[in-house]
Amino acid sequence: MAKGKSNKIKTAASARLALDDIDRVFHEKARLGIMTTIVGSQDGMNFNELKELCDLTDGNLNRHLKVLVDTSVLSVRKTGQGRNTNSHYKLTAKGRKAFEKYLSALEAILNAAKQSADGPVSKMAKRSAKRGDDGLAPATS
Amino acid sequence: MAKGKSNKIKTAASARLALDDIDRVFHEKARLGIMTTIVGSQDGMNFNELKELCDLTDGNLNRHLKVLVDTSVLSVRKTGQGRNTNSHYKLTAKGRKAFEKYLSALEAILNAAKQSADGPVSKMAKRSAKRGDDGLAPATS
DNA sequence: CGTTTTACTTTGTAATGCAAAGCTAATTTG
DNA sequence: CAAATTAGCTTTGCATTACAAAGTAAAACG
Repeated sequence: MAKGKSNKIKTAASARLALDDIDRVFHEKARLGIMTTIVGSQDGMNFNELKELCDLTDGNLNRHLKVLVDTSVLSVRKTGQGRNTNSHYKLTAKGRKAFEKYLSALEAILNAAKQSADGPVSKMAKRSAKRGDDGLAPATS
Repeated sequence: MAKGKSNKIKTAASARLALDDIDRVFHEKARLGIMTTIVGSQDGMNFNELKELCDLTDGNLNRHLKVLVDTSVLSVRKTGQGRNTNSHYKLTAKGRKAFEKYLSALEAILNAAKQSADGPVSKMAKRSAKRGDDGLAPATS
């Protein structure tokens, strides 16, 4: 009891859904946009690229990037000074891993929700045979 | 031009991602859990069922349900008094529709993120020809 | 030399999440 | 039958967060 990082007690909710793995660091509109943008560039991106691609104001982007850097999801390298400052952000290995875990959790919830949403009795003609995509199948159309 | 509900200006972010359709009402851990739970029951659920299934405290659940009721996502019918109070929550048609839209947006983002996450060069086999983005390269030490 | 531009940072405010404490009325207990 | 307890929510207060307006710094321009 002295060193575990968190006692994973299975609750009703976490048993049914993957909510425990929904990391708040990622589960925020702006940061989800930042992550989805930056996850595809292995060389990272600088402040202005992100600002335009994510359509965020300077202050807002700065704050979200700070959260991501403070949680070691992104690393930053600043060069130049004043007007020539260039802040270059890059996904860390840890960050990539954590984000992938988040995406998996999201996918699991999405599948659960979609299945419930049109699965039960909502229309008629219940699908007689369900596909075996209950837990972690990659959906993808 | 005088009555549109919102001028949908396509931004860089909304063009690439479906972030505009990520409704904050749903994009919250607890409420996502509530919605995923209740969307499958066409007869609705009462306070205590939700409380147990979603593993939320009374106050917390109450607040989130209020948000969902105030935005007409859920309807509520209260019966009994005092200790016999029973609050029964049910998804509205509007709520179901909105939630499905949210799920679609989520799915789109998820697919975009997954594709970027393991699509590019994540492991090895770097693409030998870099794109011409040098003009902004991070100066390298 | 001073105004503008670029590239961020800091600050102030409003919104949100959370759980502890509170409220109300039906039961149970002495 | 009065007091204590229980059940089912609501309200309150605090801490965190999101957001954008304003601020800072240095280079470029006129």
